Amino acid sequence: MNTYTEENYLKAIFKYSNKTKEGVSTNVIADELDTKASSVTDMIKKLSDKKLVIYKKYKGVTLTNEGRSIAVSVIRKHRLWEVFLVEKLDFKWDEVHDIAEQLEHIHSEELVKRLDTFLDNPKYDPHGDPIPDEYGNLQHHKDITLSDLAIGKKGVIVGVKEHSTSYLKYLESINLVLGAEIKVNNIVDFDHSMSISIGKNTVNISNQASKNLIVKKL
Amino acid sequence: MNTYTEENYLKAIFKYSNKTKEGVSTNVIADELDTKASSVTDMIKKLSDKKLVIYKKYKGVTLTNEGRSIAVSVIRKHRLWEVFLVEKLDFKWDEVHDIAEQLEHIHSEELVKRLDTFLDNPKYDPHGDPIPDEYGNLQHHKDITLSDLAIGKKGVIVGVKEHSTSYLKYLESINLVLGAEIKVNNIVDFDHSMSISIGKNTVNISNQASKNLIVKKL
DNA sequence: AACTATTTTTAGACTTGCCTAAAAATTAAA
DNA sequence: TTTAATTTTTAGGCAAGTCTAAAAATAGTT
Repeated sequence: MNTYTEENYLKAIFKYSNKTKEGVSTNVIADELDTKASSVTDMIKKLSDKKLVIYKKYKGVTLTNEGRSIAVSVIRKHRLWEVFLVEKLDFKWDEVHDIAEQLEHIHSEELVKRLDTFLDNPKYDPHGDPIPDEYGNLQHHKDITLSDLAIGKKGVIVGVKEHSTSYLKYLESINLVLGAEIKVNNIVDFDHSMSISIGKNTVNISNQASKNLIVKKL
Repeated sequence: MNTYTEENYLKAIFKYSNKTKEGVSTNVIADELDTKASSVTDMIKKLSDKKLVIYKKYKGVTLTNEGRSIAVSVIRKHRLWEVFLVEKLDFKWDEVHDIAEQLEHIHSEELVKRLDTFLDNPKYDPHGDPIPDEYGNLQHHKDITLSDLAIGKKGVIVGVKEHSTSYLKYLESINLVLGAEIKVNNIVDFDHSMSISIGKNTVNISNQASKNLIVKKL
């Protein structure tokens, strides 16, 4: 059984593990977890002793299969609980993160299995992030963002890459929610801001905003 | 914000706080929490500093209003989550304790409020224990147990005083579940074991079993 | 290739919650 | 009411997870 803290470290390492074999640096982890690099070094040694990560001094850290498996299971729980909070308890998509951050550490395989069933085996969480299946398989979105669409092209919003409350509230206020169909009317050369149509409405959004919206081309 | 551990101490103190003003002894708390009296003394000092308990050396400990309020809110969460697990996720009444023990420490007032609504404001948990309302009001069962019923009397099972898996499984196996109507056929003078009717069936149960069943007289 | 800047690790220390062993206070008994 | 038994507290220590400051390693620059 791993502690709350260990699970958060594994999740952070997973988040910054890219396909290339490069280890995740202690500074990156420290930044993600709001702690200090020296604390990260300590914890990594402990995780290494437990064979959850592979660690070579000054070379960063990578997850073992077991470490990855734990990280993914925590992510699975986080996302399932988010679905529960939004679908069953009527929370808004910008309100669920902190609560799910706690719920993801509840230990009970049976609970997760039953929750998944209760929620009808959802494939995506309220932000469009894919929910790993019970075997730890996790498929990623193709990474096309609204900012990649050319003038005249249409798409559907399928996810967000940034989860801050202010961003999510903003998106909701202009009806840029999951499933919304949009069309790119114009792109300003200077700052890459866009004019887009959402249903009958037209809005202008910055590049920063469009870069963080994952779309499927239509 | 209080830690997981602090909340468990408050819950334990609440459990053994009786109406009389006597403080709860450190040994009783140590026993309840599976720890040592010396550890309890340490924690009690900390809770006392935080004004959650009143502590006089060698005289035991009592909850302040605030300490009681936190204890009751943890109990409220525990019991609401038990209802969720049984009613929504189809867990058996003997399977929910350990999971609720974790869920009770999730911090979010809004979550509790919405969970309560989602569950239709239940008044009792799956073991018949009353659920405190959101203001911390908690009414106890009148403490009549099956062992108090005389020969020929009828009653309804409304709760259990012992939550062990083996006891709960046993009760279920003989259909002694919440809401079951029973009648006392006979009581053996020697060991106070009882013959009782449940629907069309007749079973014999020990005094130890009947002492832990809370009934309402019919 | 040598110096500088940056990153990472080590060393030592703090807090929380726990322990054991011993001392002190309380309670019970003769 | 003095002694004996029990309960409770104190003292000192340990592991987890964190910190700061300093040392070591790596990376970048000229």
